[in-house]
Amino acid sequence: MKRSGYCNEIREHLLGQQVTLFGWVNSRRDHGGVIFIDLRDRSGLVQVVFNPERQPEVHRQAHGLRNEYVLLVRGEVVLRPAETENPKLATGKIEILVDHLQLLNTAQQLPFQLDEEGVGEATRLQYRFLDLRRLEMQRNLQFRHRVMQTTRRTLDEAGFLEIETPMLTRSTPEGARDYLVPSRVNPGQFYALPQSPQLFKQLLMIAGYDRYFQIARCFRDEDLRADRQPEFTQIDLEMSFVEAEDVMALAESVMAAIFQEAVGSALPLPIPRLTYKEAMARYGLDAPDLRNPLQLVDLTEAMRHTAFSVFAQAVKQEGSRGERGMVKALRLPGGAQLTRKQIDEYTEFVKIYGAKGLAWIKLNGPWQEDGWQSPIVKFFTDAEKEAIRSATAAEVGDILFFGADRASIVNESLGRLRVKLGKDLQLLQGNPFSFVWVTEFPLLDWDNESRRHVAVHHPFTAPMVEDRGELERPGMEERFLDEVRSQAYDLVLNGTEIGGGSIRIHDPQLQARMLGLLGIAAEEAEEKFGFLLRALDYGAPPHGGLAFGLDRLVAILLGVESIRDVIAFPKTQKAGCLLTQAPSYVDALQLRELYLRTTQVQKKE
RNA sequence: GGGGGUGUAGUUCAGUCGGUUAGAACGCCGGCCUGUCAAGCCGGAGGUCGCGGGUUCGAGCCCCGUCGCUCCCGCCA
Repeated sequence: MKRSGYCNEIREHLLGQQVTLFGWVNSRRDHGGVIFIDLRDRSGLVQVVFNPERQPEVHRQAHGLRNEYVLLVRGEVVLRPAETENPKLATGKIEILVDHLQLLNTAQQLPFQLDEEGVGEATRLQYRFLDLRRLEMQRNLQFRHRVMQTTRRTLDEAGFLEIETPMLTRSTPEGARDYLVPSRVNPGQFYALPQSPQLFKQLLMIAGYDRYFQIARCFRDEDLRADRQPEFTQIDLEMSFVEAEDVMALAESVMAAIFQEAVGSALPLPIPRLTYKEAMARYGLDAPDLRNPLQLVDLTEAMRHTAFSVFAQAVKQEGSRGERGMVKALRLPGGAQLTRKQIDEYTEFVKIYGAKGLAWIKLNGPWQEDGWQSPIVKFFTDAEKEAIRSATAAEVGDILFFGADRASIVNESLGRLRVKLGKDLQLLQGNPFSFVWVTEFPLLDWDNESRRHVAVHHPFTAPMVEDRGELERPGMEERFLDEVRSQAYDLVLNGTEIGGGSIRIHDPQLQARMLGLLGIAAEEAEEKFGFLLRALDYGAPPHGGLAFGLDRLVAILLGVESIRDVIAFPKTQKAGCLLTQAPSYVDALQLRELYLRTTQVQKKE
C-alpha cells in the first residue's frame, strides 16, 4: 500500500498506471452521478474521479466524503476528456479514475474555509494546524526551508562548521531585555535565553574553529512589531583571520546562492555600498530603500541666518552633547498637485517621529514671479529662495518639504516621509529586490536617558583602524568619541535591515577600554564578561562575522507583510500563542520547586 | 508606557437618526443532478452583536470600564 508519490507529481508520464495517493479532500463536486474530488497534499492538488459505471460501490462510498476528510485512493491515471482540462492546475491535464477508496479519517466543519482570503489572523492562529494546510502557508514554509538548506549547503562548501551553542546561558547587560529561566538546582539563580549566540561564536573563534555558522533561535523580551517576534531565527556566522571585506564577500556569496536557488535569478554582485554618513545625509535612515528616487538635501548653512525664526532657531540650537540643529529639504517632483488635506496628513505623519511640523513650498511658478505658494516663503530673501531652488534642483510643479530641528529628528521624520511618499505615490523603480551595504557605523551613541554612551552595534565591535587612535587618546574630548567609526556593516534589502555584523575586538586591552567607555566598571566587566576577557588573553585570533535575520529575509523575498506568515507557530503582539495559550499560569508546586513567588495575583481566565 | 484601527452567524462583512422579528455572501445540513473544477438548482438550520456596567420607554448603534487581535511610537539590531 505504498504511496506512488505526491499529488502534484501525478502527470502524463504515469498514464495508464495504477497509483496510490494519500491526501485531504480539498473540494468536492458531486453531480449525483460522477463525483469529482480535488485531493490535496503538501505538493498541491490532483483531481480524482468517482464514476458509478466504473466502481458502483466506491462511488457510493464517495457520496459521504466531506472537506478535509483524509483519504487513500487507488486508481488509474488517465488523460482528461477533451475540453475538460484545467489549465489552473499543474495536474490539470490528467485525472485519476478511482478503483479503491479508504477513508482514513473524517473532519468536523472547519472554523474557516481554507480557500477564503482575508480570514482574521486570530482565527488562523488559533487553528494554526488548519491554516498551515493552506497553499500560501505551504509555499511560505517550503520556501523558507529552501533558503535554510541553501544556506547550509553554501556555508558547508565554504568550509563552515555548523555548531550549536547553549539556549540556557547567562544574562548579560546591554542589548534587549532577557527571557529568564529559573534554576531549580540553584535556588534564586536564573539562566537567560540567548539574545544571539554572539559571545559563544567569538569563543569558538578563539578556540580555533575558524569558520562557524548556525541557524540559531534568538530571544528578546521586547515589544513586538510586524517584523519582530520574541523568538526569531538568525543565520549566524563568524570567521577568523578576516577583515570586513572578507565577511561581506562571504555574505554576498550566501545571499547570491539563496537568490539563485529560491528566487531563480542571479544576484548582481558586488552589492552596492553606502557609508552610514552618506545614508543619513541622503536618506535620513540607516536602512535606505534605493528603489525610491527621492533624496534629502541639507540646507542648514543656507538657512543659518534666515529671518524665518523656526529655521534659524533650529540651526542655532546645540542639543545635549552637541547634537546639531539642522534644516533639510525633501523635494517631491510633481508634488505641487498635492492637496491641502494630503499635506496635513503628512504633517501629522512626521509628528509621530518628533517633528513639530512640516514646512512646505509648492512651486507653482518661478519665485521671481511670486510662483511659490507657501506659508513660509514670505520670510525668505531672494538669495535664500535661490539657494533653496538650486540646492534642491526644484522645478516648477514640485513641492518641497522641510524639516528643521535636532539632526536626529530631521533625519528620521524626513527619512520616514520619504519612505511613505514612495509607497503612497508608487515611486519605487528598478529591481524589485534592492540590496545595499551600509558601512562605517558610529561605534558609540550617547544615551540621554542613562547619561552614558551605548554601543551602536554591540560592545565587542572593533573601531575602524583609522579611528582607533581617538579611543586611546588620554583625556580625549567626548566630541571625538562620537565621531569614532566602527568596523560594522549592515545589509539592507528594500529598506529593511536583514543582516548585520562587524569585525570584533580581539585585543583584551582595547576590549577593556571599550567596556570602560560604556560605563561598565572593571569589576562589573569582570563579573559579567570575565569569561570573554579571559579568553581574549589566550591567543584570540582576529575575527568577525555577521547574522542575517532569516524571518525578515524570507518575508521580503516572498513579498509578505508580516514575518508571522513565514513562521509556523508565531506569537501575537502580546507575545502569546493562540494555539497553545502560552504563556500560562503554573501551579504553586512548580513555583515552589523553583523557589519563586509571584507578585501578580492570578487573573480569571 | 503611549497613539490609531478593530471585534455582529462557522467565515468575510452590511446594519440608516437609538425604534417592530439583526441581514447578505460563502460555508454547513437535506433533496435533485453523469464532466465539474468558485459546479448548478430547490429547501433548511445557524446569533451571548467580545465581556461587564450605565443612560434611555427602548441600545448592535450613545457613555464608562474591561478583554482580545492589529498597525505604529517608545523599547528592540
